[in-house]
Amino acid sequence: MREGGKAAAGKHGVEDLVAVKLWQNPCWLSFRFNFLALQFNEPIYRLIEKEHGIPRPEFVVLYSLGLSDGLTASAICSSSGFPKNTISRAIQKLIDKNIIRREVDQADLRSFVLYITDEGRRIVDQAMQPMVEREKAMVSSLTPAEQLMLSELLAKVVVDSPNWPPMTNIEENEE
Amino acid sequence: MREGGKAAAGKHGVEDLVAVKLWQNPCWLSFRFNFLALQFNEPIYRLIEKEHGIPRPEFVVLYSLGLSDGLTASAICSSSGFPKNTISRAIQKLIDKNIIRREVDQADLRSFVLYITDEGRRIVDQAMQPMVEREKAMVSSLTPAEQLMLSELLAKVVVDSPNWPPMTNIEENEE
DNA sequence: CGCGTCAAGTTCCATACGGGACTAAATATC
DNA sequence: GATATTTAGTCCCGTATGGAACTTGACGCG
Repeated sequence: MREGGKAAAGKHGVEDLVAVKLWQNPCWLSFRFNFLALQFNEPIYRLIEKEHGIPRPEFVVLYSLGLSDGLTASAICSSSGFPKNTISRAIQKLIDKNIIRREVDQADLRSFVLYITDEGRRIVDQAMQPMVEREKAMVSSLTPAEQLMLSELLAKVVVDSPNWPPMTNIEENEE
Repeated sequence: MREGGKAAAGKHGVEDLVAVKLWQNPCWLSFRFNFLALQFNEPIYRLIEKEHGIPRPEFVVLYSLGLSDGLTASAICSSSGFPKNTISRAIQKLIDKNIIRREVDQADLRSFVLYITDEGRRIVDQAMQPMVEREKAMVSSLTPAEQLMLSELLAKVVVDSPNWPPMTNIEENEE
């Protein structure tokens, strides 16, 4: 299992330790996607910050609204994994910059519904391009069929995520 | 492509916004593994910190040495993506705690070679168990064949990583 | 062999981050 | 319908983090 894909190695310049972490690692899976997530995120968020002055947490909010306008802060939290105070701050900043807009939810007076502004829309659309390009580059070594396969397998895993055991308190039965 | 795996949805409790990010997202790939990396890391590192008092950067060092003893700090940096000052600090702490040991590299007096101590070995071995378990749980919705497939596809992508375009300075041609 | 450039690690410092306490509204309980 | 519990979001504050400058040793070059 953890040997998967070793045949594909060969001449490539992948670092020694990376090779070890790929093929002599009990946690074959987590290394793989941690590594890939990093390779994607680091340059992309650096670029977005530089081009648009929007740091990562803010962009996460903006991106989420770009995909689905009219969200609430907590929805963004749970889909992104950022803690709620970080998201809250990000929202404030984005409002100040006129990139998003906020209305109280009449159905639930505690919460706010967030909307992207025209300016915000312009920014996401523009920032999206390098992201898409980088994704394409990252999977360019796979055939279209393989890309589809990968997409499906990962989606299947994500969809199953509500069923993982919680793994809080493995040792917690001390009253 | 980004529709990949949609058929597998169905009843499951995956959140609305997660579903959107899976299937109506130009960046299908990066969301998938960012999400999965998060689902793995967050609880695992929380647990390790709690059980062994070792925060994430320190554990990254320890884990790396567990896989391949006698590494240098910079090797750990580039395979893990953490900046060198963070790794440096982590190394210091681990030395203080007698979890790793350090010797000057006689071939290059600037650098140090790091070794895991018996205590350190004990800790990684123990901390590894929940990690492996969680990985197993995460892919339990896939058949063994699918797991292997996933492993291979991801490895293929990682191996190709030295060939991604650098994507520094897309806009940088201003002298 | 003396000089400039580069690489390995460390130190300094400003700040972004996230845990935890808090407010207010919704919802459940009896 | 009063009280308790949960949920949305904000605030406070200590600390881990990572950029940048720095130190020391390697290395290329005339």
